[in-house]
Amino acid sequence: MPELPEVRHLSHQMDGELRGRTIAGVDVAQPKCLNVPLSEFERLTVGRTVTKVTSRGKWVFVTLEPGSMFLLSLGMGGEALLHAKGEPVPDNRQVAFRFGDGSALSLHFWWFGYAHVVPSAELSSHAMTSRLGLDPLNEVEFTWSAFDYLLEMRKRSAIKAVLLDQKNIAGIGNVYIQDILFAARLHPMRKAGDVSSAERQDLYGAIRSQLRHALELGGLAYEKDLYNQSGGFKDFLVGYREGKPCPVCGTAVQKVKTGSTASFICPSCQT
Amino acid sequence: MPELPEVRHLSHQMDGELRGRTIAGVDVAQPKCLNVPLSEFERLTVGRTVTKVTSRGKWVFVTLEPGSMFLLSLGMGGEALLHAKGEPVPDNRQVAFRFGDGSALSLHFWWFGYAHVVPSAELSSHAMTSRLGLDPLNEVEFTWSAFDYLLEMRKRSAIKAVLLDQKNIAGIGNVYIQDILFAARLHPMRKAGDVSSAERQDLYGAIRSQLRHALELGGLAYEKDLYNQSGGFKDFLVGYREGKPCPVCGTAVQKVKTGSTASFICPSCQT
DNA sequence: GGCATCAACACAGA
DNA sequence: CTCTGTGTTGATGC
Repeated sequence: MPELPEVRHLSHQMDGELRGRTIAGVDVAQPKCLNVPLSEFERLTVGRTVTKVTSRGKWVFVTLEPGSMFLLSLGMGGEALLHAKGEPVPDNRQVAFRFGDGSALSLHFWWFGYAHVVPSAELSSHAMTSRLGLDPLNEVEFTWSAFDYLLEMRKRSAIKAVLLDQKNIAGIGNVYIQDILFAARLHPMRKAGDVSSAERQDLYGAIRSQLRHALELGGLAYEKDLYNQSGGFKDFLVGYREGKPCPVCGTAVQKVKTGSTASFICPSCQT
Repeated sequence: MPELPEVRHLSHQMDGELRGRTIAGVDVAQPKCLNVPLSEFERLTVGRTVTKVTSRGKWVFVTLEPGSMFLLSLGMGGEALLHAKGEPVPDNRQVAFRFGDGSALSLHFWWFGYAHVVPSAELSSHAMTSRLGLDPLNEVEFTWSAFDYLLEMRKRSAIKAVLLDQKNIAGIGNVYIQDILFAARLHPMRKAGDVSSAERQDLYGAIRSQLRHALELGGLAYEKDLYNQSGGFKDFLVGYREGKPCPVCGTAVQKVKTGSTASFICPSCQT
């Protein structure tokens, strides 16, 4: 459930379901996921009521009144599931919230995730969320000129590294970036400063349309939402299609190491 | 006058000449060389007497009693000249000290140098000298085991980078390192961790013998000492001998870019 | 040929 | 498919 479309889809569902529910108790099987000792975590959550759920980048922000904010990152894969009253909470959930009405929200991290809580007044000093960059689906902040400026600021970096850095744009991960770069015909290692203005505009459009499209489909087909339903996005153009033909020119898609991440590219279209 | 042999030769001469001389005034043509405002520089130097001159790495340490330390780095080339009473101080000297007996010490920096002064009590907080590494000609601190440990600590770095880092060993620059690496038959880019124990021992011996030999000759032939005399070291094996035959095998010496510095190597001997 | 500072990158750990 | 330190390297300016 990692990138912006899945996270935002989840936060929308959580906002619709959880508003008004009060946390009656928490169960924590993996305290390493927390940012504070368990006793402090309980003190800041139990007895408080969800009033709003939003998201930025790969983080879910759950407002708990009075005075707390619960911050959730599902890391490289993981789920947040809603359980109706009477339904059992599955085993091996790192964290679970029990609500006063008998329902529950359980969290499962495949490899690593974060379940943090901070007093509302200290939200701005939560390092992992306070420096998140632009929201690519917010047209007011993610403007063309802001994007163009960003690429100038980081002109010596590989374009892929710029787009994946959450301090620049929040929410793009190593999945959606594959087709975004393909759509803009850009090799992941191109220096940001070498990307022409026309290419930047293609890239700007590709980021927005790719993420918006995936969000409309409810995210990736291999991720589950709040109701354990799969998303509808599965038709990658080059992402994770090693050896398959490029949809534009037919050349076999290559999987290449680019810095510390893997990239799937059409070697003839992306330069 | 950059590396350990020249700097130590100079500091020995300064120690012999300047002990007992009192600073009557300073002339500063280039305040950027100073670490403090000129008025503060004068306050900490004028009226004080030289009691000792030593060196570590590429820095000269002049003890000024009472209570100050003058720190001199000649950077990428530069001179410190002693002028007897009545002799004129040359033009374009960035800094000059006038002594009470009429003599003077003038400093010239070819590109950049530092003329710093600190109260003795604050010497340990002078960043540029406080973290200098081992003195390669001091047998008590630059032991074989200390050297071997150093290479293990930085095993992922290129051997040249390790030796040039003044925090590890203080005093080797891009001139003397050329023949040191040649003598140990090491390519500059070899990872420190890949250097065998036998090679490390060769390298350890090469560092000490190269620097000691150059010191005995009074430093490089193209540098000048306190009396404007040239040093006697000029017979490089491979350093700055691009295209000339390797003294061991006859292969033409190559000049290659190694990271951000230039290296002169025998491509057949150094691997 | 020096040194400090900053940005980018690689790697390990959680 | 995550993110954060740490350490290393490279570019820049004085």
